[in-house]
Amino acid sequence: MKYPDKHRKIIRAATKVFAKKGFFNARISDIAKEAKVADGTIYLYFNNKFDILLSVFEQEIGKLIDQVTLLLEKEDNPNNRLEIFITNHLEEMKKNKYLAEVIHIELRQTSKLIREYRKNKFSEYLNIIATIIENGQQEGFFRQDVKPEIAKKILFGSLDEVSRIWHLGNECPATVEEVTRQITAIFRTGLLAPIP
Amino acid sequence: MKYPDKHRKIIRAATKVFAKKGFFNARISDIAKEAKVADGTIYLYFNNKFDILLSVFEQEIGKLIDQVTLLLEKEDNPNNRLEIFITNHLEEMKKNKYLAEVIHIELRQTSKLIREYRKNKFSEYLNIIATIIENGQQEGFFRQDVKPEIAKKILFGSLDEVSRIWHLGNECPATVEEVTRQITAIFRTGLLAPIP
Amino acid sequence: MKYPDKHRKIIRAATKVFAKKGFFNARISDIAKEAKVADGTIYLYFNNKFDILLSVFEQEIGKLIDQVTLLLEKEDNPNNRLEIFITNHLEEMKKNKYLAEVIHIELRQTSKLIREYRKNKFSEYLNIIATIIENGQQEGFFRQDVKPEIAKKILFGSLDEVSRIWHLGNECPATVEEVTRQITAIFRTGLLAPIP
Amino acid sequence: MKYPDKHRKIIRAATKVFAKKGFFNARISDIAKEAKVADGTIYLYFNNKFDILLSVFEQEIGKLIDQVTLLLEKEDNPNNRLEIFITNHLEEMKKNKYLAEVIHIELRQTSKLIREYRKNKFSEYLNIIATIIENGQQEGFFRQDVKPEIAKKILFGSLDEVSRIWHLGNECPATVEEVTRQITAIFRTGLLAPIP
DNA sequence: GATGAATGAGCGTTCATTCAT
DNA sequence: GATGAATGAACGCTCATTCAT
Repeated sequence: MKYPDKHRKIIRAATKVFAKKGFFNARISDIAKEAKVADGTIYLYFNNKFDILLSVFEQEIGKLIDQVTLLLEKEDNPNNRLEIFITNHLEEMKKNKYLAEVIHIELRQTSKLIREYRKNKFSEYLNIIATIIENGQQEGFFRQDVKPEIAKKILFGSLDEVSRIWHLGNECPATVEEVTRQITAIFRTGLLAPIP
Repeated sequence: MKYPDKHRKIIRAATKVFAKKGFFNARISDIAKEAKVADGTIYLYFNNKFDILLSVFEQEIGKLIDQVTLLLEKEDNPNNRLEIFITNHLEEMKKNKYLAEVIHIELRQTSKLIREYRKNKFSEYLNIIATIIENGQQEGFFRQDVKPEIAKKILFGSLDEVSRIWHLGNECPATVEEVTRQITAIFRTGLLAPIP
Repeated sequence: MKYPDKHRKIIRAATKVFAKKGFFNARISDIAKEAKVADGTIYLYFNNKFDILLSVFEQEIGKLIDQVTLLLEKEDNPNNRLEIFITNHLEEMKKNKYLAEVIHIELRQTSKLIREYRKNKFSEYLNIIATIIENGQQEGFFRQDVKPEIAKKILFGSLDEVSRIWHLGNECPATVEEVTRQITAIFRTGLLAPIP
Repeated sequence: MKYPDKHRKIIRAATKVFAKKGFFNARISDIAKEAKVADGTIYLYFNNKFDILLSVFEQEIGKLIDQVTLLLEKEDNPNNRLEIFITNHLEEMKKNKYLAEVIHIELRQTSKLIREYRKNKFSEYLNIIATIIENGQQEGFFRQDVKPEIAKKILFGSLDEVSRIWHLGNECPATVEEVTRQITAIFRTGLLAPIP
């Protein structure tokens, strides 16, 4: 792997192609063309097609982790931290159409394979949510009866499902702020109407 | 198409095979073998492979709809109705391993195709959530600032992600009750600790 | 084969379908539908698909033989007999679009199989030409150096190729008379201009 | 498509296989094996099976055109030109068994498709005959009442039918010279016995 | 005899992967 | 390292034929 530059180019191309066509419908030659590289070159940098998918995730989720970690460093309040996570995720999904699609579709498609990998980037990303909640509980902000291990999935599932809004074309053109507000509201104070 | 029985057999087999292998890795011959039917027979009942997938969904989601609709008929309180929906979904997912997998994986995998179908069973299923929330709002149980169209996705996303728990083998063996409690709690009253 | 009526119906349907689609592109179910008969019924009257084709030929060529034989009975002059053969063939081809197509396309398509059958109807048909020529030679009308065995093919080839004119749609709309005149002229007196 | 050599190899193999089995009975894998090439390789040079057939024609008929054109250049006399065309066609058919079969069988088999192509090589080949006749008429050698457009078909039909002689195995072993003499005689001076 | 649902062998085509240049 | 032509296993789908009713 002499040229990390080429590795990056392929990852970028693959992200785009996977997003557009889905993993199974994407052809290696599509990725090669997009990356302006020969088909065979891809195999100098990746073992096989699935390996590319894996790398795309690690890479892209890695970026998400770095980004949100940076943002969270400056904030102590668990409530705010939760909102930061939510906002950042949704903003990134809206901004990076390709990444969003890849997470939406591919994460599920090959979930059995990907998710069974212990200690992968995706788990790491989810664990940021768990940590926020744990801290919030320790500091007395969040209810003690919520299990961070379950709650992290509940929140991620919501975010992932909801971020489709921007990629199915004809749906309601909700803003990131609007969706963030909704999801933050529900997770923070729930659906119940305030007692008057 | 004289024998609806055979149609059912194929659907059932397909559900199982899709769940086990995913849509793209599933072979028509796998489904045929599972259904104890010749490959060609499948094409007497379905137009093509994708048509099978579509039918599996319509069928299985249809069952979910019928079931939860029946349960909801007896209950008026929006709070309880929400809990019923959540419990039923999770229970079914835990019970019907194949259905759960098919929804998890396949719904996403081919989401672009499936979800763009207007007025499909899946939308119908989601709209049950929206209706519960709307009614709850009208009756003053739920906050007015929540948008049912967004909230239905938030909830479904949570349910779907969380119901993986039972199908990835090595995860924590949470009970349906436990998970229902968590998700109901969060959606009903949010994460915030009660003011003492 | 209790009902020769059904046998005929199938032959007729097959002629039509083979003409429209060609032997290999024709499906048994097409023929069955055209004959208003169940697929399986066809196998009560024919051994297999190829057997149907064979029967169509024998039948249709048989009709041609009977017809032209009848016409030739009334005429002794070899010149006129030749013209009768030519005219009759071309007229039939123009009239019976399906038969023409079947002879054009199918005779060739499966020629190896069909033509190797000794003593078949097709040979019989060609031999009518040979006989006309032989008689003409015996009676001193036709040149002695022409070999009837070769000449019969030369004439049939001409007739067959030329009768496409009416079935390719956009070609010159020559009349049967015109084409008969041309072909008769060439075969009778050749291309050479008369010495002035 | 770096290697035109491979393109040629496949064409040659296809000619052979089509000749032996007919278009519909020929398998891509047969052609591949004959060409000593992988199945998939064929699709690097051709779009599909039918495209191979088309290419075989264009190629082979093209060769015929070039060859006979060259021969005709040296000759002005329409009578001789006609004989040259006839002889050349028959000689080539006798020499190139595969080409002959492909023209015999395949040209007809898929005639609807192939012949509807305007301005194809086959038309070009037929038009050489028409031109010979037209010139002959202008120079006063050939009768004026013959229509070149029809006559070209009459002659080609004869040639094509007659050239079967060498490929059905058990027929009379006529020489090219013999057949050429017969066909030339008939077309030049007709069947009529010379007036004594 | 008639039916048509069922069968399953068979084929055109695709595409991840390899390897000679 | 880079290339891209070549490979060939794999699969969705068709359709002639069979056979239980």
